[in-house]
Amino acid sequence: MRLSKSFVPTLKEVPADAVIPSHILMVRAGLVRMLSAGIYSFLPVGYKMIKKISDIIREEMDAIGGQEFHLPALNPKEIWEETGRVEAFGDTMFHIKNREYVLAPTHEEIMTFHAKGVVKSYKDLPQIWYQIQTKFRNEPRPRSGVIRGRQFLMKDAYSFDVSYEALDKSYELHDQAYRKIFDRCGLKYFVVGASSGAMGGSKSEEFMVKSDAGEDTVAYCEKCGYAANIEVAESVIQPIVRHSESKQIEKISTPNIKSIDELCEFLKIDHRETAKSRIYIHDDKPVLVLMSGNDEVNETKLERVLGGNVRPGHPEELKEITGADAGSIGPIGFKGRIIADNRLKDGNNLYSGANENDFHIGGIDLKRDVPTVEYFDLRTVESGEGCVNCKSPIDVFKAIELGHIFKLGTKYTDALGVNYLDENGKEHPIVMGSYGIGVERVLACYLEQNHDERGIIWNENLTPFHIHLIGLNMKNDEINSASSNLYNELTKEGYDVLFDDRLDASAGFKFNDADLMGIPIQVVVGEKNYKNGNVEIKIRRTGKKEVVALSNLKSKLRELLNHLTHKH
RNA sequence: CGGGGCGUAGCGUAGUCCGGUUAGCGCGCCUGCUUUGGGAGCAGGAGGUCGCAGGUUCGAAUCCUGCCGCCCCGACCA
Repeated sequence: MRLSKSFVPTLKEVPADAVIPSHILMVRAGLVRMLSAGIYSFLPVGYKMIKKISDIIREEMDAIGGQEFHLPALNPKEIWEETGRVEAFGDTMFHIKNREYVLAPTHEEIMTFHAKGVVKSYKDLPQIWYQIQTKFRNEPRPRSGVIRGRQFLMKDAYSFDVSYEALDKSYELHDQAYRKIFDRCGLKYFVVGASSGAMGGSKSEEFMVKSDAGEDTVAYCEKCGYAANIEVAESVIQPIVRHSESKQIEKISTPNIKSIDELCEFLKIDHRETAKSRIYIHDDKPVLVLMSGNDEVNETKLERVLGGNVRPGHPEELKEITGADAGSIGPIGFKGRIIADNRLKDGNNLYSGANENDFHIGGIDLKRDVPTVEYFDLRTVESGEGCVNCKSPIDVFKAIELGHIFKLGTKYTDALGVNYLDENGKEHPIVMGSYGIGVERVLACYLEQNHDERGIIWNENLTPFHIHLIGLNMKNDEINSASSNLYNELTKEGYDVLFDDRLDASAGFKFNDADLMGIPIQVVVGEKNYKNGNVEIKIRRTGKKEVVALSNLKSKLRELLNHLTHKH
C-alpha cells in the first residue's frame, strides 16, 4: 500500500478526548475516529486490524467445529419478550421508534430461535454456532475509547448439547480455543472464575487482562494462578490477637477524632486495636458491621451474608440510629444486630466509637461486651495478603474483561421451547453454553500491553503490514525508483508492504510516523546507504538498526519474517 | 443518574476571572523557491455561526439563564 495514496490520518499531538494509551494510540495512528460517545469508525488500517483478529478467532472457532452465522442486528421485540429480557436489559437495550424492533445487544434468543424445530434429534447434536458481529447497548457511560462502547464487535458462540455432561465437553473446547486465540494475539491474560449472575448458568470463566483502564477489580496470585473478582476474593491474613487479660471498659474523650487513623494517632495505638463501625440498612433495619482497623467492608459479601436488601446508612440517619455521627459509632449500647468480620473474632481490649460524638470506648471485649455478635468473612482483600491456595502474596488490580465463557443450561431453550428427542423418543430441552469475545477489546488490550513512548509495537500475528518501506527523499530520482522497485519486488514476494512514498514528508516525519504505526520491520532507502548498495533495516520492538546490502535484503527479510510468512 | 472538568479553524491551544480595535499562537493545509537520516527553511495565502438558543448591555468568546456535546470519578454493566 502506498502511503501517498492512502487514508492514514496520523496525529502528532495527543487528542484532547483520549486518556488511556490504547485510545490515544488508536486515534494517533489513524486506526479509528470517534463519531459520537462510544461509537467509533474504523479507518482502513484499523479495519485491517479488526479483520486480522477476527480471522484468528474464526480459525480457532472453526477448529473446534464452530459454524459461522451472519445474524440480523434488527430483531423483533417479541422474541426478546418471550425470554423476559426486554425487561431484564431495561434501558440498556436500544428500541426502534417507528416499529416494534430492538437492536440486538447479544444473540442468545436469535440463535435459539433458529435451533427450534430444526435441531430435533440427539443425532443433530452437538452444534457450535457463532458469529462475529456488531452489538448495540445503550451504555449509560461509554468510556476508555473502544473498551466500553454503545456499538461494538463481539464474537459470540453458542453450543447446543444433549446433556450437562456433553456441555462440559463443549465448554472445555471453548476454553482451549480461547487460550489459543489470546495466545496467538500475543496477550498476557489470566482466567478468573466468576458467577454467571442472572444468565442462570452454573460455571463460568472470564478471560482478563490487567489494566488500569479495566472495570473489574481482581485479586491474582502470580505464583499459583489463583484469580478471583474482588467481590468474592479471599485471602489469608493475620487475625487479631486475644490478650490473656481483658481490660475494663473506659470512656475516652476524643474531640474531633473521626477516622481510624486519627484515633490511632491520638491514642498512640495500632490499627489492629480498633474496631471500625459501619451502619447498613438491611430490609429497613439497621445492622452494625464491625471491621478491624481500616479494613474495607465488601458489600457483595455483606449482601450474601444478610440476604434481602442492603444499603449503607445515610449520614443523616446515623445519629437517630446510634446517637452519634459517623466516626463515633460503636457496638457498646447499640440496639440492633451486630456482625463482625472474622478478623475480629473474640477480640478484646479494643477501641471503638461510644455512640456519642467526640467519645470513644476502650477495653472492649467482644466476647464479654458484645455477646450477640456474629462473625463472617466481610472484608475486601488487599494487595500483599496471602493467597488462599499457596500463601504467596496476592496482587489486587484492575482488569479488562476480554472474554467470558459460561454454561448457560436451558434458560433459553426452556423459554422458547427448544427440545430434542433422545434415543427413546423422549423430549428434552437442549442444553446450551454461551461464549463471548470483545473484538475491539482484544485490539485495545494488545495496545495497552505493547507500546512505548514512540507508539505502537505490533507483533507478527496482528501487524497490519509485514514491512514498512520508507523512501527517504522521494524527490531524488534514484531513491524514488530504487524504493519503488523494492516495493514491487517485496510485494511480489508475498509480503504485505506499507510504502511511505510521500514526496514532501521529511525523513524525521517518516521515521516518527513509522514508529507510531508500529509495523515490526522498517526498511529505509536513503541516499547515504543506497550509494553503497545498502539499505537499513530497523526492528521496531528493539529499535535495533542494521545496514544490509541490497543483494542480501531478501534473505535477511526471510530470516526475520520467516515465522510470519508461513502462508506463502 | 450524582459529582467534577471542558467546548475558540482539521488538530492542539491563548484569551473568559476583570465585557471594549480586525479573536491570537503552534501544528497541519494551499502556492512558489530552497531542503531530505529523526516531526525542515523562507515568502505569500486560505480557513472561525468562539457548541446552540435566549437574555443583560451602547457593545458579549468574556456576564446571566436554559439546552446540547465530549472527557474523568462514582452509580450501573445479562
